[in-house]
Amino acid sequence: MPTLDRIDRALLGLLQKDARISNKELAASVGLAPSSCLARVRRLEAEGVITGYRAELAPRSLGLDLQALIAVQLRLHVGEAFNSIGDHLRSLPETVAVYCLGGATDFLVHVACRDTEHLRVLTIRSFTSRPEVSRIETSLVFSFSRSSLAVE
Amino acid sequence: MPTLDRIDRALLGLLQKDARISNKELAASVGLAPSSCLARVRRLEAEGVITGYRAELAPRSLGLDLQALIAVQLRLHVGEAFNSIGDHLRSLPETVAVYCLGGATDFLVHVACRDTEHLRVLTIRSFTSRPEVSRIETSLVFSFSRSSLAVE
DNA sequence: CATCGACGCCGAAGAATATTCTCGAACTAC
DNA sequence: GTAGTTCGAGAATATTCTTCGGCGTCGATG
Repeated sequence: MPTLDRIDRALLGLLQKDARISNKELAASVGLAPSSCLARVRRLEAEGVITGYRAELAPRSLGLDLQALIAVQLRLHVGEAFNSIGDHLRSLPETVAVYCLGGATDFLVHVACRDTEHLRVLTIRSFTSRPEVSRIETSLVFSFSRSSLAVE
Repeated sequence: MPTLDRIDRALLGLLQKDARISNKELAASVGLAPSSCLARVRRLEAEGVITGYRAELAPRSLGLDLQALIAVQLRLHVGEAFNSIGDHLRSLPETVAVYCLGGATDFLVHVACRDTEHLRVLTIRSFTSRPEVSRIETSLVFSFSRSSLAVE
């Protein structure tokens, strides 16, 4: 388990805000030479602290004007069905995120659709028609915002 | 409203997978010269299709071993309270994401905590003690995974 | 207290990349 | 046709990345 010092945390904070920042600027921001900074970032990647770098897109720009959260309740909670339905949900092109939960709801799936018709077809074809699924409940997402993880 | 051609979509797909890919490699992958590729990416940024580049971190590495979804139901649905509580929730250091929803639940907040005690204190101090909040329901997150947006 | 080794940082240099600029081809509209 | 527009290629320059050797610090050890 890696121990993170003050500089590591500063790097993580900066890279969360802008993953495309140049190594030179990153180094200057934390007060290191570029070479030392690069070694730190490489180490954080190798240790699995940084799991990837992702561009964030505006769903609207892709014609996905409607977002929803679909709460899924399963019929059987045997392990195999649990995994297979999880994989299925994650593999849907409309899926933005999948939560596997404890409690009454087994999965919560964040999806992005073009319109209500698209959402309707999606819920039927990819959710309720699956034999493992007992019941779903769909909620409209009015707004969605992601935050950086606190690194302090 | 920008119209995205096949090359734009390829670029978006690649940048979603790895935001730190070099412009040269990006250009080669879509069959453009680096200069043309860079112009495309700049345009996608300027048009707001790409909203940012983020490093993804493993919460575990930061000592955040416990994730939860907190469903929030408000007492009053007057506009001002709605915005202020939303800003409050988004500003919490434990917050990973905030959904503003239609339906019985007004907000759904994804939080990352160190342990159950941290979560307990968080729910009391930052949720139930707020006057706008009528009721909350906390669900444990067993696993969480994010997907790329479909760009086709 | 001297020595050793490990660790982390710095700085320099060559390699690779980003960025800018200009040019030309393809297309459109008149 | 011709002017205007868009978009990509290529070259030249500026910037950055990446590696490598060396240095200082720190702790352990004899």
